[in-house]
Amino acid sequence: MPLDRSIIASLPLFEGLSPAELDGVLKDARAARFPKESTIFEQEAEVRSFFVLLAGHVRVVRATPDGRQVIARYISEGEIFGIAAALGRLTYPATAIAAVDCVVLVWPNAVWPDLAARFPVLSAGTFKTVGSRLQDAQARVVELATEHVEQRVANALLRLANQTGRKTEAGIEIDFPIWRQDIAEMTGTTLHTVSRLLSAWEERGIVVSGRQRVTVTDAHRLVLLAQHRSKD
Amino acid sequence: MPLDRSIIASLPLFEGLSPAELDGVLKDARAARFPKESTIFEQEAEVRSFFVLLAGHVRVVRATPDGRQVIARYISEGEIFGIAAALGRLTYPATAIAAVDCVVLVWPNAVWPDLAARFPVLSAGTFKTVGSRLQDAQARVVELATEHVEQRVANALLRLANQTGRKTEAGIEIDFPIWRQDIAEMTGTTLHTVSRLLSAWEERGIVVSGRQRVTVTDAHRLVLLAQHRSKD
DNA sequence: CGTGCGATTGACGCGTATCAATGTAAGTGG
DNA sequence: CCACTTACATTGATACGCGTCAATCGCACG
Repeated sequence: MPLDRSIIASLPLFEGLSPAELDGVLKDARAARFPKESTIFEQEAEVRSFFVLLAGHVRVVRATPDGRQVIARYISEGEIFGIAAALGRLTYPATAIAAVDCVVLVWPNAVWPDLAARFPVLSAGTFKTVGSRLQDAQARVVELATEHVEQRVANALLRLANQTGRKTEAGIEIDFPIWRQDIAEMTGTTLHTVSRLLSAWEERGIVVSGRQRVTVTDAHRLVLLAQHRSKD
Repeated sequence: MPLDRSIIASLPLFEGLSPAELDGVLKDARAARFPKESTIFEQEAEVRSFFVLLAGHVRVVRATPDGRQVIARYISEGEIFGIAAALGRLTYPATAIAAVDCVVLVWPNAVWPDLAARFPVLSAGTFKTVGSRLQDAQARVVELATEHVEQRVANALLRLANQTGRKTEAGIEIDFPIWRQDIAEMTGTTLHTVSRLLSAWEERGIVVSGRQRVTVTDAHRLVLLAQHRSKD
C-alpha cells in the first residue's frame, strides 16, 4: 500500500516538489512506528537506511568506549536523520532512540544516490542540514571549552525550549520527558549539578521543574545566566 | 597566465579528473600567497571565496563574543577549506590564519554550483570532507564532555602528530610553530596547564618540547595517557 | 500501602583555573 | 656585537568550581 504524499508535502525538505515527484520520493519509503525508548539505529551498526521523523522526538546519543554517553542532539518532526550513508560512512556514528512514541519514514540506503540525483532540492537541503549540524557541533565545542556548567545548562534549556518548546500558561514547557541525567549528558556535567542548578533557578522563579518535566518560566533571565561571563 | 594542472592533479579531491577537466577546474582559480600569521578570511565576513591549500598549514579559529578563542582545526596541504558557501552560509563561521607561509588556490564563491554540477567527484568529495569534519567536531564534543585535561591534551598532540608530523631522529615533530596557548585553545584549557603537562611528560621522556616546537618521542605511552580512564 | 526510581541535598576533596613571579630565548636598535 | 626589549615558557601558591560519594526524600506505579 503506497504512502500518501500528503504526509510529506508540507515538510521543508520536500518543498517545491510536484505531486508526482512526491510520489516518486515515497515509492521506496516505508513508514514505521517506534515505541518510546526503543532503538531506531545503533552506533557502529552497518548503515542500511536513512530516516525522516514524522511524529515524535528522537534522541541521538554517542557512547564512549568506557560506557559514558553524550547526547549529540534531539531530532524534531520533519527532520532527516541517520544520513551517514550520504556522508560516506559505513556505520552509524551514534545511536538513535525514540524519546516518545515516534513515526518515521524509512528509505533503504541504496536509493540515496538516485534520489539525490533526481531531486536537487533534496540534495541541497541535506547539504544545508549537515552544514547546520556542523555549525551546531562546533558551537558546542566552543561552549564546552570556554563556558561554565551553569551557562552550558542554561543554553541547553534555551535550545530545547526553542526547538521543541510548547507554550503553557506557566511558560515554555519542553514537550517530551527529559530527566536530569539527560540534561547532564547534553552539557557534559552530572545529574547532581543539574539538579542543584534547577533547584536554585526554581527558587528564583526562572524555571519550574519536576519529574521528567522542565518548564522555562522566565526565558529572559535564563538568557542572562547563559551569557554571564566569568571574567569581564 | 593559466595555472598548470600538475599542481592539483595529485590531490585526492580531484582524483579521476581528465587533464582537460583539471584545466576546466583551474580556469576560474587563482593562486595566492599568504605570509605567516596573515589572515586568509575572517569570521563573520561575507563569504566570497573558497580555497584549497597547496602548501603550508592553516589554523582555523572561532572567537567567542567575550574575546576568548578556540582552534577549530588545522588544515593540511591538499585540503579544501572555507566552503561555507556550499553549506548555505553567507558569512564565514571562523577565521583562517596562515600558521606558516602558505600557498592557496582561490575560487570565487559563485563558481561553486557550476563546478559541483560539472564534477560530481568534487561534489561527493566535499560532501565527505564535511561529513568527516562533522564526525571530528562531535568526537571533540564527547572528548570535552567526558575526558580530563591530560587526556585531551595527549589526544590533541597525537592528532597533530598523525596529521602533520614529520619524522626526525628524536621522534615525530609537529612541523609548524605551535605554542602553549595554541594547544590550550585546542583542548579548552590554559597555557599554564599545558606547560605543566609538557614539562611532566618531558621529564618522563614522552615528549621533547621547546619554544614553539613539540616532538613526540614515545607515542605509545602518549596513547596510554590519552586512554587513561579515571585513575591508575 | 509498600517498592523503586528519579530527584534532592549535604559533605568532602580533587583537578584546574587563576594569580603572580621568574626564567629564558628570540628579536631589535644603537 | 652587545644591551635592551619583547614574547613565550616555567613554576609555585592559592582558590574554587564541580565531580564524587552518600544519605534521604517523594512521587508514581503496581
